[in-house]
Amino acid sequence: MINIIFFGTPQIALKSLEYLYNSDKINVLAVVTQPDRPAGRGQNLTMSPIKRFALEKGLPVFQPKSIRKEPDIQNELRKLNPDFFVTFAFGQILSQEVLDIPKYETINLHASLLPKYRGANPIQRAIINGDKETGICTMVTELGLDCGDVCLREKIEISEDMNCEDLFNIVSEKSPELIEKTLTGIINGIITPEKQCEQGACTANKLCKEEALIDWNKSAKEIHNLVRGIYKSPSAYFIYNNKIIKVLETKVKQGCGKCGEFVRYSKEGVEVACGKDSILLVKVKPEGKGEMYARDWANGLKK
RNA sequence: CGCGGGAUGGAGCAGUCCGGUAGCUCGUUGGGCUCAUAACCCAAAGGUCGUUGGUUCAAAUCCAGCUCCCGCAA
Repeated sequence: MINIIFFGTPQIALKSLEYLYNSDKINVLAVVTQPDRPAGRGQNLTMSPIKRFALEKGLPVFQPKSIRKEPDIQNELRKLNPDFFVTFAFGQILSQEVLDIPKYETINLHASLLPKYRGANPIQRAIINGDKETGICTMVTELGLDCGDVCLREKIEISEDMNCEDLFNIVSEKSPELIEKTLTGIINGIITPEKQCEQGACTANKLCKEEALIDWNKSAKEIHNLVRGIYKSPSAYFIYNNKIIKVLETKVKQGCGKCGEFVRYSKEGVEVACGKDSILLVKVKPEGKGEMYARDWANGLKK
């Protein structure tokens, strides 16, 4: 039995915790997650999906504001005598004292083919950049940003029309086994972590709002990649009649015209001219409204 | 009590300020026209205007309560 403590916060990590919890090779001693935060409309204090699961199963839960600065919690974790820490989208930076707690290592799962896309938004960045493939890696956590030695990696193909939600789901599905294999592999001495080659390293920066605003001067392809890369979080958008119109689904078309101009309206949707080619808006979400077909949205605009 | 938008035939909207015949763009069904279309022409079906109560001769519209949906912010 391998004893671990699981560090994670959002939905994407939930399947992994669940899998490890149910595994007969792994024993989850406790869970560490971000503090409850006001979230959503009404600003109600909301617990992370990871905490919800842990409470359901009666696992001990720790919620440090910053694990580095809370020796009390560090001590509590030390007392549990873990073999490994497993981190997956935890959202806090660890310190050497924390990394020294587990008997073996701290293993982190990162959703990219390292050294590419170290940092905050590897999934979205891969799509926004139009990559054909990405992946997941387990690595031995070191102090630097996602620069530890890589244990195992698995490639994931990105198809033309896949959006970040699809990719999130794939990552979420594939991660649990990779983590388990990594832990057992290290224990059995099968895995020798490999240094990351610094060549080709790049970071996946956090998304800022300006990036989500569609620039019609860009090529249709680039816009299409942006739309699917940040689908629903926060969604690419443009402004029409002073309203934010989020764009949820698009297709690249061949039409032409003045950038940003609506060139065609059909059953399929609304076609807008771009810097190169044109883009067909298929599904949109106007401010204050629900998701709808672009065609329906355009219908309501007619007078 | 964080700020704000919304609920009207199957879809998207207008109408609400200033109470008095249910409107627009589509879709659906039937018919016509074209080599053809994001077409065009004719006709039809389809709505207790979110819900409850109040004001009124009369409420989608004014007043009060409730439910549900959504955006921002975090």
